[in-house]
Amino acid sequence: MSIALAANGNAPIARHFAPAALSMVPGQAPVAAKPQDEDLRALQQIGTKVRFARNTTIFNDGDDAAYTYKIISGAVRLCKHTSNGRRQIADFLLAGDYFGFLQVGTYSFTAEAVSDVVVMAYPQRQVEQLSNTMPSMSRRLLTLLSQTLLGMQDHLVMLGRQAAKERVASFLLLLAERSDAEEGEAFEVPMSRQDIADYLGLTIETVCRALSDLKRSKLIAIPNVHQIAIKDSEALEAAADSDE
Amino acid sequence: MSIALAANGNAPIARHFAPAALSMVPGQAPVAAKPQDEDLRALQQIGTKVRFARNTTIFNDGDDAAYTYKIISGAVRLCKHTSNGRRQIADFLLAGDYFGFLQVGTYSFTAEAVSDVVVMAYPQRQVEQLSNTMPSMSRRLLTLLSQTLLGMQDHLVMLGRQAAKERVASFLLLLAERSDAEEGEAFEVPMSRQDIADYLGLTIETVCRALSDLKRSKLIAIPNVHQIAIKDSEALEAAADSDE
DNA sequence: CGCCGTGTTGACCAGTTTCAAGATTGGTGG
DNA sequence: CCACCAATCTTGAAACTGGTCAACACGGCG
Repeated sequence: MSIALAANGNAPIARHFAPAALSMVPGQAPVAAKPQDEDLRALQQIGTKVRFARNTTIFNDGDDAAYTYKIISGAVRLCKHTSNGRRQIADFLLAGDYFGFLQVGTYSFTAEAVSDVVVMAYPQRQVEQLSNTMPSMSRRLLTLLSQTLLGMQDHLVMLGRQAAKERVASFLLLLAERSDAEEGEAFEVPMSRQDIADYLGLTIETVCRALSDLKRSKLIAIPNVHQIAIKDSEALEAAADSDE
Repeated sequence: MSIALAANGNAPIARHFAPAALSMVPGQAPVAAKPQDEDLRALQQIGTKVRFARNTTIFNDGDDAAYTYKIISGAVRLCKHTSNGRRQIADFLLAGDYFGFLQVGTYSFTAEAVSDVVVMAYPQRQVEQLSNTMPSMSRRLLTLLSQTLLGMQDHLVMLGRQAAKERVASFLLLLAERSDAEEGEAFEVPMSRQDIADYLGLTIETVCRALSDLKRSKLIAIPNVHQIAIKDSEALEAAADSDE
C-alpha cells in the first residue's frame, strides 16, 4: 500500500469539496467491476444503509469514530461549532462522497444532514481490516485523504484572501463543477443560505447580496432558492478571482 | 497498517500548527530506542541533511514531490500563491515537524524558509518503501496526516469566524504552546509580521495594531520583534475567543 | 387564510483595509 | 565604532467592505 507519492494510479479525480468521490468517476465507461474495483465491492459487503432526516445530526464532534460513511443520496455538512456559538462549515458532501474515514479515535467535527439523506455506514473496524489486507483499498483511502487536503487548502485561500463576492462566485463554480451541469443549466443547491454563509465565513445577508449582484449582472440565474444556473461562466470565473 | 481509527497508539500529541511532531514527544522519558521508534531510526538512515537560507524556496507548488522533509532547525512556511498575487500561508513548521509527506505526485503548496533552515530530506520513494514494510511507520504517517487535518480545521475556523484580535491572540497561544514556554517567558516568533498576516488572512497593519492592543492591555510583552511573552494567558485565551 | 421559517433588501455602523508618514532594526562600509 | 541605508515595523487618518439591525417578501402547511 503506497503511502506517499506514486503517480495517482487511478483516473484523475475532479476537485470537489474536499473528500473527492472514492466511487467510480461519473462519466466513465460503465464496464462493471474492473479489477481495481474489487475493494469497492468488498466495502459494499460490509455496509448498512441508514437514513437521516434533514437537519439531524449524523455524529458529533468528539464522538467515538465508529463508522465511515458514504452518501447514497442527499447532502451532508461537516461543521465545527465554537464555544461561543459560532459555526464554521468545513465541507459539504454530496452523493458518492465519503466522510468520517480515517478519524483517529474520535470524530473531529460534527456531521449533519443538509437534506434528507441516505448513507451507507461501514464499521470503522472492518474498513481498517480491509485496508490492511487490500493494497488497493488503502491506496484509495490515501488518495481520498490527499484530495481532502487539497480541498481544504483551497478553502483556506477562500476564507483568508478572497472578498465576499469572490467567495460566493467560487462556491457556485465548485457546486456547478460538482453537479457537472452545463453552462446555463440549473443545478441543485441543497444547502440553505445560512449554510453557505457558514461555509464561506460570511453572514447570510452578505451571501444574499452577492447572489443578487451576480444575478443583476446576468452572470447567474436563480430559478428558485435551491437551484442556480450559471449563465456566463467566463465572467463568473473572473468574478471569483478578480485581479483588482 | 491500521488505516482508520485505532486508539492512537502513542502518547497524545499536543496540537501544533498542522503537522504534529512525528518525532518523540518532548518531555517524555528519554529511554533510548523504544520498540516503536525503530521506524524513526530507519527513516534516519535514508535522510540527507540540507540547508536553505532565509526566504529561499524549498519546493514549489506543482513540483514533482521527490522528498519528504523534517526540520532540524529553523522555521518553514507552506504557502498558496493565487493567480492575482495574493498569498495565503497554510502552515508554519518548526523544528521536529515533517512536511511534504504523502503528496500524491506533485506538491500542492510552496515551501519556503522563514529563517535559515536545516532539514533532513527523505526520498519519497524510500519513505513509501518503509511504510510498506513497517506497520509502525505507516501508522505514524496516518496519525501525522490526521493531525494535519485537525490543524487545518482549526485554521478554517480562525479565518472564517474569528475577528482580527481573536486571530492574533489564538496565533500567539499556538506559538507559545508549541515552544512550551512558561507564562511570562518569552518565546521565539521567527516569522515576519507579513507572514503572520498571510497566515491569519489579515493585513500587516491589522496584525501590528492587534499586537499593540494586546501589549497595551498587558496581556503580552514584546521584548523585540521576534520574541513575545504571554503575561496573562487567562485573559489572552479570553481574547482569543471572546463571547461577544 | 394566516402563520412560521427562510430569504431578500435597506440604512446605518463597526471593523479592516488602504494610503501615508514616521520609527526601529539590522547590516554595510567608512 | 559609528553613520547611513534598506527593510521592516508601527501608528494615524480616511475610505470601504461587510456586519448588524430591522422591515418586508415569499412559500409551504396547518
